[in-house]
Amino acid sequence: MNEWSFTVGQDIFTNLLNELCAEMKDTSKHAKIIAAATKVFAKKGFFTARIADIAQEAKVADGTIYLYFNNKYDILISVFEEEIGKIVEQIKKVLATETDPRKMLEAYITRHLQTMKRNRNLAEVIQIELRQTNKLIKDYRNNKFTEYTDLVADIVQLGQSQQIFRADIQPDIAKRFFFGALDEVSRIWNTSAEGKYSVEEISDQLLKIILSGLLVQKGNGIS
Amino acid sequence: MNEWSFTVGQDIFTNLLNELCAEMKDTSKHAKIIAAATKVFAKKGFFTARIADIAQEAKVADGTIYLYFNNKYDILISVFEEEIGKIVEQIKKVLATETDPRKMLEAYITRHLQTMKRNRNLAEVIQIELRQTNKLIKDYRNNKFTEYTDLVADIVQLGQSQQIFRADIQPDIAKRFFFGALDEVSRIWNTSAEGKYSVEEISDQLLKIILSGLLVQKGNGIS
Amino acid sequence: MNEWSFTVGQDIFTNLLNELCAEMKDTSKHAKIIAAATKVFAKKGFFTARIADIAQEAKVADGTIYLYFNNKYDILISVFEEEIGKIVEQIKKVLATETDPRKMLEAYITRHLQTMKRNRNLAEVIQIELRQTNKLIKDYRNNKFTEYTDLVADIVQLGQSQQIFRADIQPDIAKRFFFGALDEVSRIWNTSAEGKYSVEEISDQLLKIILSGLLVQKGNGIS
Amino acid sequence: MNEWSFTVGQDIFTNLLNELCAEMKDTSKHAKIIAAATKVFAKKGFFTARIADIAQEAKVADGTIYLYFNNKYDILISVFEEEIGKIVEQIKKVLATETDPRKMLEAYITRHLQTMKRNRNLAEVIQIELRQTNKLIKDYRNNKFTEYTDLVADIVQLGQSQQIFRADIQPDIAKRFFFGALDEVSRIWNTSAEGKYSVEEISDQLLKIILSGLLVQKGNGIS
DNA sequence: CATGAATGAGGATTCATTCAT
DNA sequence: CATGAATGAATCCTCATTCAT
Repeated sequence: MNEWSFTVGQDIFTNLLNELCAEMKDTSKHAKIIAAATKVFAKKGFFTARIADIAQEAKVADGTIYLYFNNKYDILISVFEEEIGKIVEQIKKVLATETDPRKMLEAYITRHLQTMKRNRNLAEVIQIELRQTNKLIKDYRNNKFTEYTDLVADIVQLGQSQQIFRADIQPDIAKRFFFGALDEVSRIWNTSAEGKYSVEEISDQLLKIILSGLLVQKGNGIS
Repeated sequence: MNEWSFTVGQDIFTNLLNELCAEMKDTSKHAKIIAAATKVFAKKGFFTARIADIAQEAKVADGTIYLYFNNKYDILISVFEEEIGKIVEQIKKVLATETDPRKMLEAYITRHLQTMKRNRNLAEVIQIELRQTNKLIKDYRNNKFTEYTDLVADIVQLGQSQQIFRADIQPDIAKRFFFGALDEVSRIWNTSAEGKYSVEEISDQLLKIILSGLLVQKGNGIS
Repeated sequence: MNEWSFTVGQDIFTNLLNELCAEMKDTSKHAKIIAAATKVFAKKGFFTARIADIAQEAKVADGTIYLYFNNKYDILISVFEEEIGKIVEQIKKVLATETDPRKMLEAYITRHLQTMKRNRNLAEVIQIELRQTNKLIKDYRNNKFTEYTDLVADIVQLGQSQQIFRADIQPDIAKRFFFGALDEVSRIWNTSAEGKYSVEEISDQLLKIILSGLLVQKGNGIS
Repeated sequence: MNEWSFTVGQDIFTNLLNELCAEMKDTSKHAKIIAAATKVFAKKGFFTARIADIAQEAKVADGTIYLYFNNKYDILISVFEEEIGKIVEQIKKVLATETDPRKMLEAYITRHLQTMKRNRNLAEVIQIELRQTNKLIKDYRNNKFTEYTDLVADIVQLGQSQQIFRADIQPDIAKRFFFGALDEVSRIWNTSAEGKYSVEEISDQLLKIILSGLLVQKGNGIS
């Protein structure tokens, strides 16, 4: 009996341990693959990246990847969802501490640029693959990403309701305008001009244009 | 004699006609393939597009494509160079008639949006493939395209030298900002919001933001 | 009437002229293509040679080749038949003037080596393509070539009947032995050793081995 | 305990067995492909052979071939190098036991003929593809093969230094002569005359010619 | 007869995915 | 769970051949 119960106890313990280990293993494997995929997708693009490349980068066997992801597209989607998910959470937290829409825009810009400067691989993936993906995976609604860009529309609307932002701009268009600009500018760190600009500098310039426009003297505008 | 000379005349005429037709055929083959490729790339993306798709769309045999292009990448590059080349020429002409940098920006925006609304396939290809391509074809410098985006930097610099645009914006960054915004906004016609917006409306909104910014009252800005 | 008959006369004359020209054209085109094919096959081998290569070499349009030959194999066969045919005729003539089988072998060797040294392209084609061909064109019996190698068997048999050549050698095997040796030795002019050897020198050495063998002292042989 | 240790023993045994099997599988995959390729190349020739043919013959998927070889040419080269490598080793061993150059030639001939009669596929590949290949793969120096034919030059030189072979024959030419003859004669088993000749018979005849020549009475020769 | 643009069948090669170990 | 050898579907590209001019 003792032995039996001991044995069982041992088994339970072992099982728990195994599960923990497994989970830890899992988690780290999953994370390692996501990280590797981000890097490889950034470098080679989704289509030219091979599963074998990702496996090698993750120091994992090719087959192992299919224990964590259904297929190649699934990896791409996961990269988006998980990595962008993190950014969305972070920005949401920051925005929660602000009430001034001007400050919120500033926070959004700064945080985005910081993230993209720090994680250039992700920046590349977002910029390059994002649009392509929609074509491939028709049934994939890039929820996290939509959520992310929609934050801008929200800020604009907030600013308009507070009569700080002009009412004659449609939040929908402003959102696209704003994100497109931000996205393209972020790429500056992936070019030869790499070291030339600081986040603050660029953030400052974007804000200037966004808020006050290019004109020297106000009231001179075409519109 | 008259009849004889007439006969010869007819022959000459026929020959000319044939040559013209032949030339048109040739020209149209190349053009047809470019058009087909643009359409197919737009719909399926460069990588998922098959040569057979393009051939079918162009109503041409697979092998025929290789009489006009070296390989699949060459088709893509040709689409860029030729189609963007046309836009660059058009915009350059328009810009030549303007001196006011504000009007020039307006012309640039309007012309770009018009083109993209009219040729949505090209819009997709530019937006989706442009960046991806650079990774693949390292030795391909997208000259026409660089030329196109550099026009904005020129306009900004012009405006600054005329003290119409603020001097504290770097043309380099403005260029990216401006093109990124324009590019992303153009995609609006490829979404479900398709019929909702007119070129004028969007053009107007972009100009407002670019020139005067989002703020209601000038002088309230952060910067 | 005069004019009419004159016209007809002119037509007849023109027709004749045209036919002559056509025939000359024909002949020269055919010959040009054979020559070009020999050159191209020699350089690139049958399979890697393209019809377009031959056409270019012959300064003729691709399609023109199909006015003179049924297909690619047909060109190869024609090269054999026509070029080897010439050699066979030449050697037969020479052999007709000899009665001593030793002299006949000498003549055969010398003539073969001379031809191959002069027309290295043909040499390559014979050596490289000959065997390959049999596999491809099952119904093609390389008649001229068989005729050519059979000449050796005939000479050996003649020598044996005259009791000049040993009777314990089978002409069949001697034929293969002899031609294989000759063929392989001919390739010496297509290697880097090109200028090193004269026809006479090699011819002399082959004869020595064939007739008297490698042994210094007769009677010492294994057999 | 005994049982337990026995079980472990069994496991170890099983593992070893599995590993052996696995290794055999691996080894046999490579070997199977080489064998299949040899057979297919022999039957259809290098160019008309399709990878799918080889794969089918080897009972392997098309793609599997590329796990063991870089491309089609690589298969051909491997066939040469590995199969000829074996022959070279065998002949070298045999030659090491001989000092008499006459016996050495005999050994060389017999061994070559034996091999070619046994492995007719290899014989075909050597004979048919060998020369063709050089044109294709310029940077491939058929080392094993050169080594193989050079053995003859060595033997001839040895015989000359021992004053058994005539000094007025250049080893270089003798080598070509000898190999060409041997090679062509080997083909006799790939023709309709297949069953007619034994290795010994042919070997005997070749030796006779090589050593003593065709002439009945010594001293009657032309040279 | 001559041309060469057009054809389209054919094949080498890649790589996402599976599955026996 | 992890592995990585094996698979075979999928596709770009070549080139012999045709045929309208």
